[in-house]
Amino acid sequence: MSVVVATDERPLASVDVALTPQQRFEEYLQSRGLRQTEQRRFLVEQVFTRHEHFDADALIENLPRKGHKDYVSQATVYRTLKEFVDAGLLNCFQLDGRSVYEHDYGYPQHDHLYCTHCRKLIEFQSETLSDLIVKVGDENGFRVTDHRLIINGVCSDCVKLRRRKKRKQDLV
Amino acid sequence: MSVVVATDERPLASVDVALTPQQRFEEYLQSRGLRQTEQRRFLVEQVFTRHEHFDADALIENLPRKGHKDYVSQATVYRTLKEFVDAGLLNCFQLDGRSVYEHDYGYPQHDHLYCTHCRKLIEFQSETLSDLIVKVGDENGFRVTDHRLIINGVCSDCVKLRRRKKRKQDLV
DNA sequence: TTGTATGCAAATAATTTGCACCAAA
DNA sequence: TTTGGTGCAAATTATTTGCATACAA
Repeated sequence: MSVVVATDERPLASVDVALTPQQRFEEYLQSRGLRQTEQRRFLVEQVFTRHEHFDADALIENLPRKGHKDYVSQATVYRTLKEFVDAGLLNCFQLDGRSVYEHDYGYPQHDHLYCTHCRKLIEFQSETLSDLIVKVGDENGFRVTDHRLIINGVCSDCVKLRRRKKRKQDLV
Repeated sequence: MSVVVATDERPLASVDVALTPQQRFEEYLQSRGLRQTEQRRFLVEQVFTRHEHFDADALIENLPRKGHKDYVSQATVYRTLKEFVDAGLLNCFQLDGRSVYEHDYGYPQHDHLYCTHCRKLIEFQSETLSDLIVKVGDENGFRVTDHRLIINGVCSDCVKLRRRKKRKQDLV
């Protein structure tokens, strides 16, 4: 079994795609008779120049403020994020109650390990696992479209820190 | 590979436990120096006489209204649900943005299939899958505590309905 | 008696919506 | 010109919190 891991700083290898996210989104908009606007173009650009996991709030924080060039209202950000998900550009899942987004277009299928200690989110790929998940669905008459798996635990860094702390405690 | 399935109406076989949920909760409260109250006793009873998945809202709907016997305020319901989770009586996960609860104490580990069409939540057990999940965590230096897996798709009933609809469409 | 638990109402947080105005096509 | 898009502010939804009072131990 081969497992590939990645963090926000060191993402998985991307998947080859014919179109840029910008072009892909234009195509999506056209196919639905929606319009290309300054805001939409700008947001695609913003969202695809970084690679971190983010939520609406964090995105808004990093955008120009009211009164400045390229300002986009909060309402539009929320509306647009939904369209990115519809368009297959972004993936959305819930973590600690908030909606977290990540690149989907041009990015390989993967799942997450979540360190409940340092809140780090680590991506991994395991074909064995994805295959098994589809198989379980099949066996129950499900036409599986996708799945959401988060493995909770304590990452190796935090395990080490905890051990050190524990040792100190034991000495007292 | 063996997979056991269940719905809210037909739950998985329960696991043998020495104490009733009520007793188990009393033990938890004592161990933490917390108090046994009418409200807590009543809520344990309410939550463990039914077997469905539920959210805070649905629970409150089924509880006595203000002014009636055994009324419990919304705030107390929320506070108590958290304690049930802490005490290991209930499990909590996010579905469509809401917190969904299910029995944990006396109930076997399992995962969920979610029909995005009729919103039915189906439980299944697969040891192969759980083992693989822990293994993936291990291989990444994670001390796995638990995981959250929801397989999305369309259940067999809904697949049939869709086929029928599609056939009708095709005739037009 | 002492501090925890509860009810109430107000506060939050995240997200959504109504509406008047703006702008792609 | 027509219809979808945007900004603004108010509304919603789910949940949490402050505080005075009630009650378990």
